[in-house]
This record gives sequence, C-alpha cells and structure tokens, in this order.
Amino acid sequence: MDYKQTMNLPQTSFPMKANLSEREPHWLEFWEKKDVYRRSVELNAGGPEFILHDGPPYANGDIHMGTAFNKVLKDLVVKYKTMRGYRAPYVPGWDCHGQPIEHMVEKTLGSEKMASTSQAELRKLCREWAMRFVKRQGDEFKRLGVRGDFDNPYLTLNPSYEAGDVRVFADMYRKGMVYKGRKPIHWCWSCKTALAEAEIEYGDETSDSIYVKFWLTSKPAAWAGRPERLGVLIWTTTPWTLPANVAVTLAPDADYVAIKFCEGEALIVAEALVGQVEQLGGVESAEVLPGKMKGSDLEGLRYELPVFPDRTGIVVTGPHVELTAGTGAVHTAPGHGEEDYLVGVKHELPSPMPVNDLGVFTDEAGPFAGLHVEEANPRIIDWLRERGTLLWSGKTIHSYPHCWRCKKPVVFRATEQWFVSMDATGLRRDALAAMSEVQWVPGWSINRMKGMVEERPDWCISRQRAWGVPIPVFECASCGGVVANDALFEAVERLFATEGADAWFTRKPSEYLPPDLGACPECGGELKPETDIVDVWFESGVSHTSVCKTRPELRFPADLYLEGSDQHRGWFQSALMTSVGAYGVPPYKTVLTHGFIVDGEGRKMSKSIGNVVDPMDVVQRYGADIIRLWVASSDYSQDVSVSDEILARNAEAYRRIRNTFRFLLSNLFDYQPGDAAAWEDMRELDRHALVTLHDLVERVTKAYDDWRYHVVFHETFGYCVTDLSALYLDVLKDRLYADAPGSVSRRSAQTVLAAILTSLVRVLAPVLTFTTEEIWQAMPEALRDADSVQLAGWPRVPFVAAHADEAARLRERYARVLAVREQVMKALEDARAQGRIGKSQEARVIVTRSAEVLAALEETPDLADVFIVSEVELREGEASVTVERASGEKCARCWNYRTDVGADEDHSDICGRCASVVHEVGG
RNA sequence: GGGCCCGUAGCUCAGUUGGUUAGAGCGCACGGCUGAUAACCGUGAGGUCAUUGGUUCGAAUCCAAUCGGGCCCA
Repeated sequence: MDYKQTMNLPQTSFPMKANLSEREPHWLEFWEKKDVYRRSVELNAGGPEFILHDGPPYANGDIHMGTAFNKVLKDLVVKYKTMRGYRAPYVPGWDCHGQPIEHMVEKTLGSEKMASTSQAELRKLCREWAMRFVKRQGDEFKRLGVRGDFDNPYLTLNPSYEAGDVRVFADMYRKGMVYKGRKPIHWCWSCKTALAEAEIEYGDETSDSIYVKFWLTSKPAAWAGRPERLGVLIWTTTPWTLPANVAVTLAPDADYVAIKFCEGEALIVAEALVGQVEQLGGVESAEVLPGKMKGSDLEGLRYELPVFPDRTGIVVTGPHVELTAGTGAVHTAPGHGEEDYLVGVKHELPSPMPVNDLGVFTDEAGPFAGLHVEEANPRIIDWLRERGTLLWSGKTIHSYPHCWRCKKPVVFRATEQWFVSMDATGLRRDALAAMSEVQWVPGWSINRMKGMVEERPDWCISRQRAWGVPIPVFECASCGGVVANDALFEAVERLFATEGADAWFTRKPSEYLPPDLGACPECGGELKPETDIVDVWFESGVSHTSVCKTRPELRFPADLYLEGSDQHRGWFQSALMTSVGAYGVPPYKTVLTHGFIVDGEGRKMSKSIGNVVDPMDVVQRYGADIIRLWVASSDYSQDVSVSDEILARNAEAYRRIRNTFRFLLSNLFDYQPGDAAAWEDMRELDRHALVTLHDLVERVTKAYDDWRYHVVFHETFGYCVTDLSALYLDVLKDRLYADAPGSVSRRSAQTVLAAILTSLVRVLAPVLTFTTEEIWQAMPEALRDADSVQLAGWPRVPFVAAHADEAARLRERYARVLAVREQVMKALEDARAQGRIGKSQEARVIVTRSAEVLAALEETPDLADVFIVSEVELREGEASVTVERASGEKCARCWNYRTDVGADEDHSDICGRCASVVHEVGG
C-alpha cells in the first residue's frame, strides 16, 4: 500500500519562487483598490499619533540608492507605528524651486530663446519641469512599496506652501532677525547677473601676479629698534581688488620674519615661504633680520592702504591662510571673496564695493574710477610701481571661474543680500538651547549639529534668481528705503495663498495691496517689489509651518525628521532656525540620521568609478522587497554598503525567510482557529516554541522602538533559520505528517505554527511589505483578521504571558536540552561519516550525562523526537554520546525504527502509531 | 586643512562597566535526505579585531599617532 496517501503532507499554493519584480505591481494595485493608506490612518483615529514629517527631495532627476534607502526607512517607521496602534499619516513632499531646475530649463531653451522669455513664462516652464519629476519620483517611491498620501503630496510650489514662507519670514522680520547686508557672490559683468556655483565653469586663465608692500604705520615688537621701514608683503593675482582692500590676513600659528631686499626697508613674510619669496625676479638672496613673530602676535597692526595711503588697514589672522604659495600674508577685501568676507564678518571689517554691475569702478575706487576692472589691472600695477610699493610683477596661469553662458571670467563682488542674523536676537543661543530638548539618533548627531550652529555665520537667505518665492518686502522707488510691515506681509500672504507667488511677478502692488498701504510711509513714494527670491533651504525649512501646521492630519512639532547625515547642514538646520526663530521651539522631537550609501569597498558612488547601483534596476532584477530587506539589514548609523554580493546575500536570506513561511502555510492547509489546542493539552516542545516566539516578538518590538532595524532583521532571520527551520519545524514533521489529522498532538503543533505564522508575518510586514501581503492573502481565511496585513496590528503571542513561571522553567531546561542536542548531532555526524547510519532516524543514541543534566533530560518528554532519532537511552556518568543502529524495523509509513512494526494484522509493515492512524483515516 | 563619524571572518552583524581558546547567521567545503525538493538537515574550515605605539597584571574594548573611507565645511 502507498502510505503516502494516508499522510498529512504539506499543501499550499504559495510558490517557492517569489518572482518579485512581476508580482509586486499587483500588490500595489491591491493596496490602491483597498485604499490602504487612508484606512491605515483611520484605523487608529482614536489612538496616539505619530507624525513623521518627510524631508522633501529635490524634484529633478531620478531617485538614487540614497533616496530609496531614506524613503524605505521612513516607510518602516510609519508602518511599524501604524501596526502598533498609532495614527501615523505620511505626507511625502518635494522641493520644487531653485537654481538647478531653472538652470535645466535655461539650458533646454538655449541662451537666445532665454533672452526673449519673460520671467513669468520661465517660471511656468520651471513649474512644468518640477511637476514632471514629482510624478516620476513619486512613482518610483511607490514602486519601492512606500505608503503615503501620494495623491496629495506637499510641494514647495503650492500656493498654500508659499504663503507659509511669508508667514515665517514676517515673524522673523518682526522680531528683528532679518537684515539687509552685503556678501560677495559670483557675478558676471557681461550678463549682469549673479551666478550660482553650478553656473560656474572653471578653466585656465592668464592673470597678473604681483607682490605688493603694505607699509606698516608702527613697528612690531620684534623689530622695534630697527632703522628700516617695515612692511607686510602680499601676493595677489587680482590687482583690481586692491582698491577694496581693508586688511591683511596672517596665519595665526605661523612664524613670520622680516627680510631685507634693499637698504632701508624690510618686508614681513611667513618664515616657511622665505625661500620662495627670495626667488622672485632679480633677487638672489635677502638678509633676514633677527627676530620672528607669530601671526597672532602681529594682529592689530595698521598699515597704509596701497591705493589710499592716507587711510589705514588692519592686520588680522584667519584659518584659511596657507603656507604653500605666496607670502603667508593675504590681501583681504571682504567685498571680493568668500574667505575675505568671512574674515571681515569675524573682525567687523568694512566691506567697500567699488565695482558696479557692469564691472566698472565707481567713485569709491578713487584714482581708478570709471575704468573697467579688466583694463584697470595694468593701470593699478603701474600706479603701484610708481609709488615704490610694488616688489615684483609677472604673469601666472591658474584655474579661474567663468560664466557658463558667455564664457567670460567672472568676478567676486559683494552685493546687497538679505540675512538672518544668528546673534542680533540670540537666535544662535536659542537654537542651541532648543537642540538639547531634541532626541538625536544616533547620539553623536547632536555634536555635529552643535558644532555647526556654533560656528556658522549669518544665514544669507536671498538669491538673485527667477525660480522661487520672493523675499516678501518692498522698496520705495523714490527714497530707496525698505518697506515691510505686518499689514503688508498679510496682504502678500493672502496674495500667495490665493494666486501663488507667481502673482508677485505678474501683478502690480497696487492691484493686491489695500489702497492705504500702497505707498512708502516715509516719503509717499511708489512701492517696488523686491526682486530677490528666498534661499530654497529657507523654503524647505519652513515646512513645519507650511505643512505640519497647515494640514489637518499633521501637527507641529513633528515627532520625527529622518534624513541623511548631510542634512545636519541642510534641512535639519534650516528647519531648526526658522522654527526657533518664529516660535522659539524646535520643529521636531526626534531627529534620526543615516549614513550615506557607498559601494562594497566603502567608496562613494560615482559615474566615473562606475560603481553606481540604481534602485530601479535592483527592483527589476531582484524586487523591491530585496531593497527593503537590504535597508533593514544595514546599520544605518554608519555608511551603508551596497554591491552585487550584498544584494545577492539579501536575496538568499529572503528565499530562506520565504521558504519558512511556505512551510508554515503548507502545514496549516487543514487548520481552523477552532482547532486550537489549549495550553494544558499542548506538547511541551510546542509550549517551549511559543515561549521562544514570545521572546522573539519582545526583542523585535524593542528593536523597532529603539530604531534598530538591523536588529529586527538579524533577530527574525536567525529565528527562521535556527529556532524554526533547524529545530522546531524539523522536529515537527513527524507529528504533522504522520499523526492523525485531528489528533491533539497534531493540532497542538498547528496551534503553534499558526501563532508563529500570524506573528512573524506582522513583525516583518514593515520590512517585506509585498511578500507579507502575499503571505497574508495566502493564509487560511479564518486566520486573517484584516483585509491587509498593513491593517492587522501587532502580534500577541497566546498563553505565554499568563504562564510566566512555567515559561521561565522551560527556557532554562531547554537551554540544557538543546546543548545536549548539539552533541547528539555531532555524534550522529560521526556515525554517518563511518557509514553506520544515513538519516538520523536510523539511530538509537545513548546519552550519558552528570546527574544534574540528566535530571533535566529525564524531565523532558519526547526526547527522541527532539533529537529526531528513533530511540534515546539516558545514563548517568561522564558526558558522552553513543550512536547505535536503532532496534526494531523501519516503519514503511513514518520511516522511524520501531519494535512494534508488524503488530497490526492489516498492515504488517508499519508501526503501531501509524497503524492506528491508518485505521482512523480509513486506509 | 578643520568639524563629526567609521574600519571585528568573503557578506551582514554581536561582542555588556577592559577579564578565560573573539561569537552568530549567511556564503564556502564536505556529508546526509529525497514526504519544505531549483527546497530541507548536519559537520567543518575561515579572523595579527585596519596599522603602530602607549596605559594596564590583562586591550577588539581606554589613550595617541598613522593608514584607509564617508558626510559637511574650507
């Protein structure tokens, strides 16, 4: 007889092969149809809420591994919180304004067409461009399984969002944090426009190279008694910036000496550069005066300005001075360079700007007024030579910035800009204080944040671009004063809220300002709208207002901001500044940062190295769940590696998990909740398995709560492999397959399998979002208590909590039993190697142990089952395991060796247990 | 150059306040099973804990330097 027909072999339609890339889109449709996002929020309408506020990616280009990682991590958080009973809405957002999009549109148009395009038209094209990528990236995020309100995301170009920009700006302006100042930016005098970094092309340029003497007005200590006239020697390649000179910057820790090139004068240079300076044309060697001084000790000295000898400049120190070229003394014109500007801010230096929009010197340039900077260079050099302040001049070739459009060299030029002051109202102090109220994950994150906020200069929030939200203030056409007050801000906010910021560029102030506000309060002059737009970081920063405070399903402050570690300088900071500035409190309760995505060698991804991994490509090859598993398996507190091998490993782990689920499902094909066994009726191994499951769920829950997803992965994967596959499920096969279908012993096992299945599927649902849904839908209907696993809530493992004492005893005893099991396995392997047995059921094992261990073994029922052998004998003595051939004969049905094979008259080739089962099922 | 951070088996991760031969799973090798079968089970081999130098009776763990890597500045 073919006994196979009488056994309860596993049955399932759940396929072993996942075929994720084909099947996943089906589940996306399923969730769409079931309206799972909306229901996931409504489900917990009365519960506590958890607001993860999405940081908006830039709406340009496709997503990369970093954005994919970030969005999946967020999805893990939101789905976990939902399953734990939190109302956890997720509103994805996009950063839609800014120079890169504007630049792309300009490039697409070409410079000719660009010139004839109005600002309103350009903005329309930018909007279309941004919307295209919002759609594209949104589809990509959804494909990764990210759940959220993708039909109604927040966009920084939405009118309601733009109104929020005004609200926060007005708040900060009113408090006195916003001021107008000057800052150098890249300027193209040919195109008469400011240029962003991305609009700069670097290329070789031949420039003048000159060494100039700045005569000191007093002698520093080391050379106080010397008869020579003392000067500081500087080197520059931009003579035209000398009219704007106000200071000389030295390296604070470097040694400076005075060298004598000719009688009666000595020049101070860094000691380390004496050799280089000496090699200047015509100078073989020079006498170095005795004595030297640190840069910091020279601070405060004054010198005659080279172009305005009747005025003086000051010697300061700065961190940017390098001792690799030049003289170690840097000519400093705060209006003409970023570093010069920062030094200027630090030392409160004036910032003269004698160059106008066309690159022509103004009257401020004294003797050079009216000259273009390019023609001024030789004139300035001659001028210096005539006055004996030029030591040397020549030419040099170096990399220099050029305008991407007209290819002409650009200048660095200070222009009027809007700033948020870090200190005028104590914003820096308040932000630092607010920071300590926030939970930073990982903990060191606050150090980085603090360091940056402590050091950062005032925040320049204006940009001379077209695609953005205007700085919402006016200028008087006649007196030139800034006109801004609450009534005007309100009117502008209303305008933006109803028509969007575009109206600023298409409408006249008289059309939207109340009649009594339409003129300058000082002189009655006409109001002109400010043409600068606001820094995009300001825009995205105020999402706490434009989104969290505005959308009814969200709230301020958010519970969590979760972004890559680059956002310490970006969004985390701009959000903090605007929130503390406007409201005095941080916009987030917790900030979680993750590292960057690098390749298998820990190197950053770049096209030129060719190590870029594209998430959509991985989705095609492996499936989104593999990406999600990779995200969950990685420790994001450091940089995260991806490579073919890593993805392949994750795909293998996935298969393992999937097969475990398949086994669980296939052995529950005939199980209904009504079949559940009571704790008292369960086999002890089954009770122990429930304890193990209970402990796993506890550990995993803690890991989720601690934001440690890689622990979730390792715990669950280890559980599938070690606790289930290698032990419990393997042991269970005999009972599941061979015992009577409705027997208590089999139902006991199935009760536990059902608990494992329904718990494990929930615990993994945030991670393997597609696969767990597939499992959920493949489960016996009666085990499903929700339409979607996403709505199923968190697992509750039955019985264990109510039997805590027994659970503790089982943990302890089984730890011993399983240690012995390991020894038994080794002994079986030896016997196998000697050819004495094949499968373990062919064996009978004799376990010898000390009395203490023996007691634990004797107390444990079904030991032979646990060891998967046909017979176990226990003896007291020195620890050993002996393997013999099992006695009796092989049962043709269950393949165990039994002495009662043949006892049944009808079935002479099977054991007693099997015979009774066969009779029962009518075989 | 500066700030923050990282460097444990081929891969992903554990290694509690420094304390016995540094762990797990995967992968790999070998074997078993053929009633989870393009599955499943078992055994085994893999590590100068980046390097060097200190502190200590004792360091993967503490300190310093070096090398390599990342982010952000300059």
